[in-house]
Amino acid sequence: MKKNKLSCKDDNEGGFFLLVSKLLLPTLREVPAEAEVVSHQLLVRAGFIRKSAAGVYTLLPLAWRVVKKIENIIREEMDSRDGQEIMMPIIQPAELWQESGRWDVYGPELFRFKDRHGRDFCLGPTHEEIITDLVRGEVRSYKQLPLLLYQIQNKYRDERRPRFGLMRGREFIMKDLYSFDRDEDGLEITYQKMFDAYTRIFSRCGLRFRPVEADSGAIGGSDTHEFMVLAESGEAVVVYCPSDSCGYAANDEKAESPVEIEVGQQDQRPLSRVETPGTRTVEQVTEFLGISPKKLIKTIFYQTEKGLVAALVRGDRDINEVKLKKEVGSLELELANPQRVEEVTGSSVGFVGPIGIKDTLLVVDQEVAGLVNAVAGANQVDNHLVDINPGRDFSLDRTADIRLVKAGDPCPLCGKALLEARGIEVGQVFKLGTKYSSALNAVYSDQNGQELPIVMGCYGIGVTRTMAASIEQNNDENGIVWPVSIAPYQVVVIPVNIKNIDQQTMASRVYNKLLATGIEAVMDDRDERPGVKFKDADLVGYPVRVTVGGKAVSSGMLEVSIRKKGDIEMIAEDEIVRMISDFINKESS
RNA sequence: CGGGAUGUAGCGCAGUUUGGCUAGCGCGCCUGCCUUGGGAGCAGGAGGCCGGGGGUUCGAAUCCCUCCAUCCCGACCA
Repeated sequence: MKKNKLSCKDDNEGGFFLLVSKLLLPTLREVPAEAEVVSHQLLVRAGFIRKSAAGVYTLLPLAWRVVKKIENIIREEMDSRDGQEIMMPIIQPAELWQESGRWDVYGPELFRFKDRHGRDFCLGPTHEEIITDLVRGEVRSYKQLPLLLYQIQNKYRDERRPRFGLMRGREFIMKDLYSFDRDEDGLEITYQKMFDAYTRIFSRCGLRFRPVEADSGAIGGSDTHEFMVLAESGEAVVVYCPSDSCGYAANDEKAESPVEIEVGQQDQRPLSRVETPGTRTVEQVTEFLGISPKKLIKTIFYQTEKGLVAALVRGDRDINEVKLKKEVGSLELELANPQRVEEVTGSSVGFVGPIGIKDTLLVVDQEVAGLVNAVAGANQVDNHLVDINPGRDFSLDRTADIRLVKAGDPCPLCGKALLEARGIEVGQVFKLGTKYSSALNAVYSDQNGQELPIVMGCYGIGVTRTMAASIEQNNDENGIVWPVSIAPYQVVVIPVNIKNIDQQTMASRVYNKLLATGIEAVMDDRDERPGVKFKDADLVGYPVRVTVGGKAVSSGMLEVSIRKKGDIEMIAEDEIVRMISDFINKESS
């Protein structure tokens, strides 16, 4: 065995593997074909992750270090707000899920399996059932509340479509904290505490993000905010008010906007039918009739487990399916197929309207309800009805806000035109209320000896997703640009020519000084040409690079470059540790 | 789950249309020489159930059937 000639810490003393020659850091020159988004490409190319199955990855040493750094930031913020860390099982018995009612409603996303005795289990996608079961057994008195428990754990969701590497995996690491309070006031305090903690956590991780109002979805509950990392590759759309003093921001699934009211009262004219040959789209109809899309009623049919639903929005609007689903109270909601539409309307898509359809629940958007002398399909091919008046010509029994808010719509708080952006959801805070405590009978006795359901909240952070989101925001054409706070290592030391004894000695000396100061550094001791090591350093994204070449040996001045800035500074050897620690302290404060 | 695409060496790809000898190229890997400030050069070498199964054929990476996997676009979620 050739012994490495460098005199720095290696596995022989202290168990450290800080030499790049010994690190499992398989960088690739070419972009992997299956990676689409930049975080996925760079994670694979820079040697951070490898795929095991769709949506399932091994985290290699550097990725694992980043994850641990993010986790530790989370731990500090949770612990300082009275969170207590526990570890709950991944394997969960079906009985608990049946008790909460979610075994039947969670659907195919739940990884289900049987043990050898044929008993049903699942891999935990979330832990409300387990934690509520724990707490109902252990908490009896108001004196034990509030109680905040959290864990950082693998979670499993058999996603319809795993995507974008770590962004949407089927196995992923998540922090989830569950809060247990005596009442709504207590929950409000805890919710605010967690909201603040999340703001701290994502700031400390060096992310540009925005908390937005959101829909609570399958988990249930009332108030909820999502923390969105702003990035083009984000799967969510958020709308927000340009005014800082207003601050309104919401997921587009949740966003609201004031009803637009037509100015100038008109008299209701009698309903009549006109021929509109070949006009199936909003554009075609409005052009043919010479009207604004705002006068058109768009009728969209949805199939739900509760039957067929016809949703009505104005021609210039889109339907917000989340709002519609909520209004109908259905679990399943998808566009009805054309044949089904023909059965109910006697017509075909493009000429359907709300008048004269049977066996269908009519849900009318507020804006449609306010229209006068509007236009819609006549349920007869090549025909439309004009001068339709909602309420007179069809029922307004189910009128609701079911439209999708978009950029340019007025802010519901201050009226300014809203803006739109894409975001990656890295965290969400929920007020659950008593949904799970009631279902699972988690109760406590108050001062008067009265039994009350515990009031719950839950607060999640996608840890592995946060790592990916950080790369989405922090990269350039050469690779990753880690924020110091979560970088796998803070510094890489590169001797230009490893066979030059003077460079080697100087590099080792500097490297050991950095380690002695507690700075996390690696030494690229590989016998590679300098270009290879520079390229890899940029790709991996170390915040600081120290280069030791011939000039350094002769002048005593080392080259320090900051990845984020890209420029090079010459620093005297005596100054280098102080300079780098100053930089690290400044960046991570 | 619907729509589209792709599976050939560790990675990136060609070859498939029109079946034909021993399946190619670049990168990476191993050995040696040489080189050392932005992914060098020369020489030699290893590495393939051409996604699986079935069929057609004298003969299949190539044609047909079928299954599987992966990726992308739409409905769910941290």
